[in-house]
Amino acid sequence: MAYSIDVDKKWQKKWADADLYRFDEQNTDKKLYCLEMFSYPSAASLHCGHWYNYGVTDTWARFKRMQGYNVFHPQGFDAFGLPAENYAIKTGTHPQDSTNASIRTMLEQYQQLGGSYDLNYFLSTCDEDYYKWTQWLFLKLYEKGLAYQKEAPVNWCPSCQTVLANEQVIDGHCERCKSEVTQRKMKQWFFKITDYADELLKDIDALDWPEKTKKIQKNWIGKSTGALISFDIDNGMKLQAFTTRADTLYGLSYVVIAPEHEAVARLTTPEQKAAVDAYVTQAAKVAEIDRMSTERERTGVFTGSYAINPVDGKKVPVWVADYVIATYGTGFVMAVPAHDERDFDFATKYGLPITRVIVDKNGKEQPLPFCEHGQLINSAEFTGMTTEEAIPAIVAKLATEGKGELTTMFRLRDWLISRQRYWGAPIPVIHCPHCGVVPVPEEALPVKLPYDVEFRPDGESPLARCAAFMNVTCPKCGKAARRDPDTMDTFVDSSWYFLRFPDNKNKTAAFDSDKINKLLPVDKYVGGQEHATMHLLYARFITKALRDMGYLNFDEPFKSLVHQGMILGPDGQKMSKSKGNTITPDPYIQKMGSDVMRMYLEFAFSYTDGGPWSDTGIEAMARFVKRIEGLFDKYDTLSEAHQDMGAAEKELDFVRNTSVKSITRDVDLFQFNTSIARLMEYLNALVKYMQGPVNKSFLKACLNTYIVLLAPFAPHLSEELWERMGHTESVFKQSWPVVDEGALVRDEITLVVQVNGKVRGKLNVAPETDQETLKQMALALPTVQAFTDGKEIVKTIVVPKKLISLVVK
RNA sequence: GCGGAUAUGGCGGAACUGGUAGACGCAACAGACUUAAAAUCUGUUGGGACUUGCUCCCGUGCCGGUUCGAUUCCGGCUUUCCGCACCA
Repeated sequence: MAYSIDVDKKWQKKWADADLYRFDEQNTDKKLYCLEMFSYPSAASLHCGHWYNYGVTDTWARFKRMQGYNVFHPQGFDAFGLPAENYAIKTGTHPQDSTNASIRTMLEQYQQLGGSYDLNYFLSTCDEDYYKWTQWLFLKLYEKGLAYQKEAPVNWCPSCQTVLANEQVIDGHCERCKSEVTQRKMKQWFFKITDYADELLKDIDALDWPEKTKKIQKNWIGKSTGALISFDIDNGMKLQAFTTRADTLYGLSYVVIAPEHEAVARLTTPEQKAAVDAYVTQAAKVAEIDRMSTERERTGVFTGSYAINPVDGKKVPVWVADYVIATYGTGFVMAVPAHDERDFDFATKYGLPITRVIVDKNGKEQPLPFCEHGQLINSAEFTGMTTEEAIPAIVAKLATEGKGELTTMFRLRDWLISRQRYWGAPIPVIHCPHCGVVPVPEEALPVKLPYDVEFRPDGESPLARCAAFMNVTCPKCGKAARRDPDTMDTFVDSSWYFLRFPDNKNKTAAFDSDKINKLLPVDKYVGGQEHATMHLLYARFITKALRDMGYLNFDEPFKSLVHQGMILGPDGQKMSKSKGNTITPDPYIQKMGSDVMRMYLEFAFSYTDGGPWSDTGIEAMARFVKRIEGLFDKYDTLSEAHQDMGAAEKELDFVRNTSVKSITRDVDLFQFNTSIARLMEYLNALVKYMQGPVNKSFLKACLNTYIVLLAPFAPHLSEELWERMGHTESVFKQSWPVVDEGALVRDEITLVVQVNGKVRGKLNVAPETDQETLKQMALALPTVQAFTDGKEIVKTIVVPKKLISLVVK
């Protein structure tokens, strides 16, 4: 029957009945773990982004399967999270009910997409079977000292009524709802991702990931090398400062401490107390409004104390200023106005001394502030050294007195995982008034999320108001205690799901190590770039932590990563309901079938770029499908004219084999647009051939190749055509065609003739023609002669099978 | 401000290691079929010039360089997008 959604349905049923995509667990020699970032359950129908991610990646998976790989291609849902909870608050539908309903409809829709998934490996992070093991993961991290609680200033989203991890704050705004994030001091759970900062950074280079993503992650980790320098304070205190420019220490003019720093009060002299207190209070307010702007004027207050410069014993004032970040380095910095822009501004404003200690590489004094590297002046025995020499030298001198050491600092902060929300995995910890923090024993997992809860958020976790959940007996002392009312960040759920997929039914462990070590790492991971510093970083951390606990034998979860681009609205803008430029795939599927949708998305864009939706584009794809079917209609009407392999047959065979060759290469590289272009060319060649007298058995073989090549791109249509050609087994049981190199050798090739690098003519010659003959033939061309006449040929360059280039003078 | 990416016809996009720029498709135009239209099929289609020729000149953001030859390599700018943003 002619291709339509009915053909889709017919084959989807046959595939399901035959269990065609069943993964063979036994055979892991040629395994290939192909994974799309799992999706969030939503009541709305699949959008273009889903199709672009899941449909297109499925083509790659099918291609690999036909190449003989045992492809593991599971599917699941990242089912905990705020949207379901917000929906519940709005409508009164319980998150669990709405989530389960959404999962059911989405699974049906994924069916429409015709994906080659093995649903025996399905998982959903909100199932007890799953979050039991998320809690187990927490306990393991806790045991290892990688989960800890601390009271710290944290990012608070007033609209979501919960804290956020650093990674979830974009330009001072909530990553999800865009509300402005404020600071609060709260006691929260953190995962110690910073313990892995060095390894997370070091291992990036070896990954087959987009360079840009690697760069983003490197910057996020933000390693900088420098020194810790100890300062004695005139009141007997000691404070350490981190600096990357120890070479400028002789230019020290003051030191600065962040207003939030716990040492501020002790540094403040009685005379300065009023001013400092006022400033600290003021700074706390500013921090809540906007401390992000680099344009803000710098402010600060003198504490009354003095610090001793450890290299020369000079006394410098200690200031408190909010341009120092409390959470980076030590929250205490040395200020060298001559060689740092910020310090320069500050010193200028408050009349602090500015002493030049660095000149440029040629010994010239550059205008201040001069922040580049150069050589030292006015620096005692270090004068004359270059910056690079002076840093270790000065630190070494300080080290003899125990006042300096080389060190590295990271921008990366620990991962804050507590959330004051309902719809997530409860943190498996009990707070006992006698024993303190007591982890829930492993055998008592899961800590079930209670169903009947008033989940309207008010700054405290909804679970805190659920007495049945909160009140427990301490596992240690047996006395009354309370559970932790918070749930875990949903990124914890997604930081290990790829480990659960292959062993999703395991009742006794999160996963079986042997099994996982065989199937992982994920060979191809496909998803959006927006996760560069969140999910992708967290998953790498958890993998490394589990490895160190002996559960895994590999270092990285995702060997190769691809980001799909974004499909924009027809106006070239990001699709959004408010702009009214949203395209819903569903009507197109109903009208044209899923293969048309899939191929349109594959053909119209370069996969990693994406681009604007075009109705005429998808219609063109529907036309292409009709042309394919027309070809087979015509084939049925043709009769055998001859059985020779003449010029026409050779030409068609050439196109057939170049198609095989380039499609094989391009699909592997996720270049679906050029792959489909080759399919179109091959179709054009077939149409042309069928206009003449045909060798029908040869033609039949060519058509069979065509269907096999088409199969990953248009799975339903191909099955239909394959059946039509008289085959009884699925086309996906066919192996991917191999290039017949012999068919690529042509009797005659076209060579380009250039004179001084410009094309002046062409030659049709036998491939083995020798260079001297080529040169003579080239010189004989009238168009070439016009440029060579009366000139001397100084050089002849021959690129085999491509061109001959004559250089004349 | 720092870092990264990007720039090719009217449009989406091709071009393997430096070797015929514009594959493939869309749109447009012309023709065939039709009473007509739609659909379909065939052809043309980067710009310019004239002597209309398998002709010449120009052309891959801009300026310069290396090379017989540059979309591709190098130096300097510009554009747009992205990441970071007082990280000492």
